[in-house]
Amino acid sequence: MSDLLERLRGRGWRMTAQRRVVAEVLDGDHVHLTADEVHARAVGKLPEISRATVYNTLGELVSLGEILEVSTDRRAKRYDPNAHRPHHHLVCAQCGAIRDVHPTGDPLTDLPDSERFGFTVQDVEVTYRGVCPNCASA
Amino acid sequence: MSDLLERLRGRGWRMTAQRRVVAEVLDGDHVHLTADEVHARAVGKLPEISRATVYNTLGELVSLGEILEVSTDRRAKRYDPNAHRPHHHLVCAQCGAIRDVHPTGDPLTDLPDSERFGFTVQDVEVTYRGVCPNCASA
DNA sequence: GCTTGACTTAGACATTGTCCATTGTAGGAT
DNA sequence: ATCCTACAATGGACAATGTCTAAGTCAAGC
Ligand SMILES: [Mn+2]
Ligand SMILES: [Mn+2]
Ligand SMILES: [Zn+2]
Ligand SMILES: [Zn+2]
Repeated sequence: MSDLLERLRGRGWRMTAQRRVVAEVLDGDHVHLTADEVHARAVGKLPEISRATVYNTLGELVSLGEILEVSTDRRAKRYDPNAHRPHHHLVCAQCGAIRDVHPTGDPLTDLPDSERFGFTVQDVEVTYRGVCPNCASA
Repeated sequence: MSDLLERLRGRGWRMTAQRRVVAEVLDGDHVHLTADEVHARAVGKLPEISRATVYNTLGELVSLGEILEVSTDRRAKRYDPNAHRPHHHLVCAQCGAIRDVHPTGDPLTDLPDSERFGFTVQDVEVTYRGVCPNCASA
């Protein structure tokens, strides 16, 4: 994803080997890795990269809007490179598998004014839970 | 909520002073307390109650379906005594205030078969985020 | 090639939650 | 009323995830 690296450089990011490998790990659209999973894969390419740097870099990418944080379970946050197209998530309650889903309709329009209590509603996050075909057949 | 205590006793719950105070703390419908907040309030009524017991009791109440776990932020789980009426949550991004909301429509029907990937979808959790009137006026 | 401020690092620390061995007790049996 | 015992409570160790800091390193502009 030289696209991403170019955009980041354009924003004044100092390009280091560490940031490059983190961006490489997140390349591809259908992953939802935890910080430690990102770290493990980054170590494969750059053995001396530290946990703190991975956390820092992920946080920066989130601030820049290049990746999203998703919290589908109560364990670790997951980092989602699919920040371009709005979507929600379908999670297997047994194995934790995550799929991107695109429900029809807008949940925001389903929240009437009388149910907004004066809040300025900005965003909505929908998480579907169920059992994936793999777990169902086991 | 002697209702709750009666129901629990009926299910063979051994009634201890600790369980009673935890149930008392959760009495009332519009609270979403963390385990440590429940513990702090329980200590006010029964100073020697331990953290482990509060965690155990909350876990049991969740298993029994008497309260719900909600994860509106990535910090601590919150415990919701409003397990009777299905609802979702509206959270202030600034102060963390939480309101129960009842959107119209069913998000489950908004997820077409083609977006289910063979999953058996069981449940959906919707979290609205925004700014509460209090924070907006500050 | 220097210089310098931004970046990286290791590890201490914080928060939230779980686990376990020990001690205590609710509630039934006598 | 007392005893028994299975179930519950306790404190503290441990685990998982994440944050912070002080010291060292280096990318990039001059
Ligand atoms: Mn996604
Ligand atoms: Mn609620
Ligand atoms: Zn599964
Ligand atoms: Zn607020």
